Amino acid sequence: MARRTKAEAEETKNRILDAAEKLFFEHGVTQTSLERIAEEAAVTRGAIYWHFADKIELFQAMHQRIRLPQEDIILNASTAGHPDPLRFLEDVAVDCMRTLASDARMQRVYTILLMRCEYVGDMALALRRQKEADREMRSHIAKLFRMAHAKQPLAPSWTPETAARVFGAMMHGLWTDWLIFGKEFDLIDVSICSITELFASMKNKPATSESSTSR
Amino acid sequence: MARRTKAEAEETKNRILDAAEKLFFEHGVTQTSLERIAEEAAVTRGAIYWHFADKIELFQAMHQRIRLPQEDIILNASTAGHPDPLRFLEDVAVDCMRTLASDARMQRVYTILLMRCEYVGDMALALRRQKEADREMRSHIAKLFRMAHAKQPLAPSWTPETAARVFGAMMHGLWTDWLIFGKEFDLIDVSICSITELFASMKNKPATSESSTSR
DNA sequence: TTATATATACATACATGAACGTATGTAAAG
DNA sequence: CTTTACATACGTTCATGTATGTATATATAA
Repeated sequence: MARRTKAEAEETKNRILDAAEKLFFEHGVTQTSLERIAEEAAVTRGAIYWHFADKIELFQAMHQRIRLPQEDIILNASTAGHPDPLRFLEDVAVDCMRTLASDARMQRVYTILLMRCEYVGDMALALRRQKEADREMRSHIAKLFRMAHAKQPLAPSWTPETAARVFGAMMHGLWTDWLIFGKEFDLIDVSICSITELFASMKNKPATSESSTSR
Repeated sequence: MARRTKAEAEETKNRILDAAEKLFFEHGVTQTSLERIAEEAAVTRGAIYWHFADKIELFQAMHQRIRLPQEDIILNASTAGHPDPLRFLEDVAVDCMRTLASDARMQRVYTILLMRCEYVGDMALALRRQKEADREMRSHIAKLFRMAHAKQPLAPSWTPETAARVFGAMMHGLWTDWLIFGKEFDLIDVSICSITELFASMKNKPATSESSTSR
């Protein structure tokens, strides 16, 4: 066929990414041949090999198309500071869940990351990058918890680091359970409930004058 | 070679399962050929095809070798009843984490389930069975929360079903984060903290004014 | 502005090898 | 003597990577 203009080339690249996303989701990464992706995108393997070195680069590119806007918001707050960090984190967490629950592409890609690929060999690099990103996020969140702790100490059982860890685990658990179990519960409702309660338990209880602390 | 005695045959079967577990963990399920498993187990593919129909049956068998003793304990308590269901669940949850944190085989197999296989095609059946088991567990746990609720109402934001859902998500999140992030935090400590706080938030707060009977 | 050269954006063709399932062989256990 | 518990051998499929072909968009020079 004929050579395409730059804009057309970018379009076929996106078609390839769309096709990969669809087929990875349906049949898994290893079970999807580049031939089938090419077919779905109405091109040949030649086109794929032109735009991507191999299947792993294609996978990475597909992964990098998604990004939560809340990541930047958190990063910004952690560097610039925030008057009420706990309130802020609580709101952002719910925002996150709302975004995820309404973005079909994110749901597809995270389902692929969660249940449709093997993190091994070169694919392990994808996991590594994901872990690094998570780690950095958690460090920013921990910083926000430390800021909150400085203004008003957290409840005695919590340290800022543990709080960040548990917060992350809870978010991750809710999100992945929602995907794994086929969205059989209301992610927003359950998230709001658990996030609210988690943050409430982190805030120092206003001592009822002197009354005995149970236990 | 010569035919083996029944005991010897059972032993080679276990060697095959051990080899599969090791190689699935190291290289992923699809990236591990039956040839390599046979080599690792010091047999030929013939032996594998004798004991298992195909790779998926081998995978299933590997999966079924592990089982949390706490599952039976919960099932038993949900049918027989328990005087203090919340206390019971809290203790069992910590027990679960202790078991998982000390059992290398469980860690390996769950790592495979989490990061080394694609739940697609026939493999999707494995996920389906896993989901069913989880669902049943959650129904038993929800029953225990209902029992607790009947004795002493949960805090207003909680319903027994939501409690069971969040409890499961938190456990799942902690456990998988611990595996994904290479055991970089103390699973027991963090679990005890988060579980304790979660159950505390579920218990009805003693009203400050007319002080309800706190037990 | 037009003509030419070159790089681009693919399609096509080829070589390779690995993994699977099955069919068949076989020696000892039961 | 029959079945078990494997080993061996065979055929087939299919995905990958690379090499090569090609028409055109685009940059460049005149």
